Formats: sequence, C-alpha cells, structure tokens
Amino acid sequence: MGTTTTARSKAPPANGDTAQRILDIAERLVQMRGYNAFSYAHIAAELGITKASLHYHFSGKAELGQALIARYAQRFALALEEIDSKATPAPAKLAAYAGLYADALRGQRMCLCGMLAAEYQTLPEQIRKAVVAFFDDNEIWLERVLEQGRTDDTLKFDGSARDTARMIISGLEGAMLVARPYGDVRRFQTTATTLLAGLAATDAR
Amino acid sequence: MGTTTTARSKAPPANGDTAQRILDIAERLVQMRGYNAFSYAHIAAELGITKASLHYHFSGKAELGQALIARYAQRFALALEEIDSKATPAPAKLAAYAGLYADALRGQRMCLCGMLAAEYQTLPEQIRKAVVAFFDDNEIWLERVLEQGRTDDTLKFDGSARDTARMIISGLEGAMLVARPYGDVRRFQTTATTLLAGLAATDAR
DNA sequence: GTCTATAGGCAGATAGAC
DNA sequence: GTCTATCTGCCTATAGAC
Repeated sequence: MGTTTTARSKAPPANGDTAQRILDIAERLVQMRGYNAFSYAHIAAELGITKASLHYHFSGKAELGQALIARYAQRFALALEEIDSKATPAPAKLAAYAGLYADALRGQRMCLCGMLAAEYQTLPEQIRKAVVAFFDDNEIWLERVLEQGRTDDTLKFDGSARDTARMIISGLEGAMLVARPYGDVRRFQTTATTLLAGLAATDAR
Repeated sequence: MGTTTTARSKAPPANGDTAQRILDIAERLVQMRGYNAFSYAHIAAELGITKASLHYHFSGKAELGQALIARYAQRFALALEEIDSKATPAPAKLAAYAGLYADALRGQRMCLCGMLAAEYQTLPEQIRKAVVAFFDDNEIWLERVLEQGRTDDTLKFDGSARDTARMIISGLEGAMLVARPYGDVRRFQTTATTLLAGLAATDAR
C-alpha cells in the first residue's frame, strides 16, 4: 500500500503519468493479443480505473493506437542509435538487432508492428501509415549497417543491401511469428542465427 | 446471371455444398482480416443467408475455424505432393513452394496459419494445435527437399536441414507479413528469391 | 482526473416456425 | 436448410456529477 517515492497528497496514486501506464498496458496487450483483440475494458481492469477515464487520456482507440506506435517507434529508434554507438563490427550490430526481437519474444510478445502488419487491412489509416514507416526506418538502418559491413569485409552478401535488409526484417519478423506458438525463444534464436550466419564473411562454404 | 452448369430446379441456388461456400468466404476473410476481425455477419451478408443459418452448418465460430484450417492444411498438403511429383530438382521445388505463398499474396491474403499465428494467444485450443501442426508438416516436407538437394549437390547450406527448413518457413511467412502493407507482390518475390538464392549450389560467392 | 450511468452497435448464439 | 425473433454480453463512446 506504500505511496510512491516522492511525498505528496496521498489519496490519488500521486502521479501524472497515467497516460504512460496506459500505454505500457496497451502495448503489452496489442503485442500479445493484437489490436482487434484488446479493449478499453482490459486496460481499465488492469490499471484499476474505469473505461470512461481512459477517454480522458486518449480520446479513442485509434488515437491510443497511434500514440502506442509512435512511442514504440521512437524507443526502437533509440535502441538502434545505441547499437550504432557501441558494437562497431557490422555482424555484432546485426546480432544486437536480432536481440531486440528476442527481447520482445521473451515477454511472449510479437513485434508491435509485425502484429499490426497482420491486422493491416482492419486498421485505421493513421496506424497503417505508421506501420509502413516503421519498416521503412528499419530497412534504412539495416541497409547502412550492411553497406558498412560489405565495405570493411566483415559481411558478404549477393544482391543489393536493400534487398538483404528486407530479407533480414522479413526473416526476423517471420521467426517471431512462427516461434511464438511454440513458446520457444530458442527456436527464434536458432533461426535468427541461421539467417545471419549466411551473411558472415568468415563463411566456411 | 446464368444458373450453374447443370440443369436443376431453379429457385434455390441449387447446390448442397453451402458448407463449402461458407468455408470459401470465411477463409478469405480470415486470411485478409484475421480470426478476431471476421464475423458470422460478414459471411452471412456475402452469402445472402442469415447468421442463424450458418449455425446449421457450423455450430460455432471455433468449429468453423477448425474446419477452415483442416481444409486449408489438406489442400496445402496436396499442393506439396504435386510439387513432389513434378519439378524434380530441389531448387525448383523450393521455388514452387515459395510460389504457393505468392499465390495467396496476389489475392491480398496472408497465409492462413501465419495470420492465426499472430493471433495465437486469443485462439481456441483446437485451432492452436492445428496451427502448430501446419508448421510442423511444412518443416518436415522442406527438410526432405533440403536433404535431397544437399545429397545431389543442387543445394548447399550450413547447419542442419531442419534449421534451414525453419529459416525458409520463417522467411517466407515474414516476407508475406511485411509485403502486404506495401500492397506489393514483387516485394515478396524479391525477398523470397534473395532468401532462396543463398541456398543455391551455383552460388557465385 | 475519475467517477456513474447510459447510449447504440455488433458480437456469437439459441428457440422455434416454416 | 433457412427463416424471424430474441438473448446476453462486450464493444467504443459520451454526458455530466464530483
């Protein structure tokens, strides 16, 4: 029952970031169940407030979804920046990139945009655009890493960096999609490793 | 406006396979919109009968879903048999396998089981099992083709045939998933080709 | 910011006439 | 086999009190 760290008036949970907590719960629900299978009622029950109160923070489900994907994409972009700032060799960057997917899967979650891609035909237009933009951003980042790796001979692949980037995104999204029904993160790991091994310059073939 | 080919009594649409037509419509709806985003009302409207009548053919949504995936898996298995009976070289078989996915995508459809995999956590148990069984069957078939190709030197890949089979399934499912929002079948084709090219024995690397 | 109350719609499903 | 009628439940959303 303890109140939060800072001392304030007590009765209300004493924080202004209810919106963030709503997003946290909604994000998990969408990644696990999908946009069409989560509801305001689910969030309200988990957060301990009423459905009506949710509308104060997000006027409608479409707006909530939009905010969801915006925050997700931003966080993902930050993670990519962090990868860029650390592990220099291209293969290590690709492994770290795959690790982002594995992290989601460990929480039994699908990639948010992978899930939304499946439901694409039923989504509001705003969300559709954000999904495509997410994949575009990932493609651009991967393309750059691949070019870097090809230049410094740490990676080896036929065809364009763009097509290879698309193959990596597809391969990892698909590996998540398929691994989740098996409830087996190692299944994803193996597939991701097999996929990326084909790009290693130290290829034994 | 013409009646069907065979001459029969006219007023009723004159056929006994309403169940099949229901499955046809439901299959398209699930592949396009997902299990959680299609309803008896959608089918009824398209077929021109009432929701209540649908329950005569399939007692509930879960039973309909089960019948749906059973028929789909059977048809898919037949397609694999046909590939086996024709294109002998393993690379051609893999290309034909990818072609099955492309066919669905041309109808703007996701693979039925890929779609259901995304919604996995919300599905009835019967359907869950069928989804996993579908992937298992695909894996077994691919594994055999890969072993064949490795034996007769038409394919070349590191690691186990099983892991490579899983990579192919994941890659193709993911390529469908990502390509669909772009409404571009060629995007899928390119990714599939890039993926399979890595297994060619005539690899230029 | 959160509540109660309620609207209006659509979901899956059933009973029973024809 | 298909219909009408109806049920119950959940959905998103709004109005207005506190």
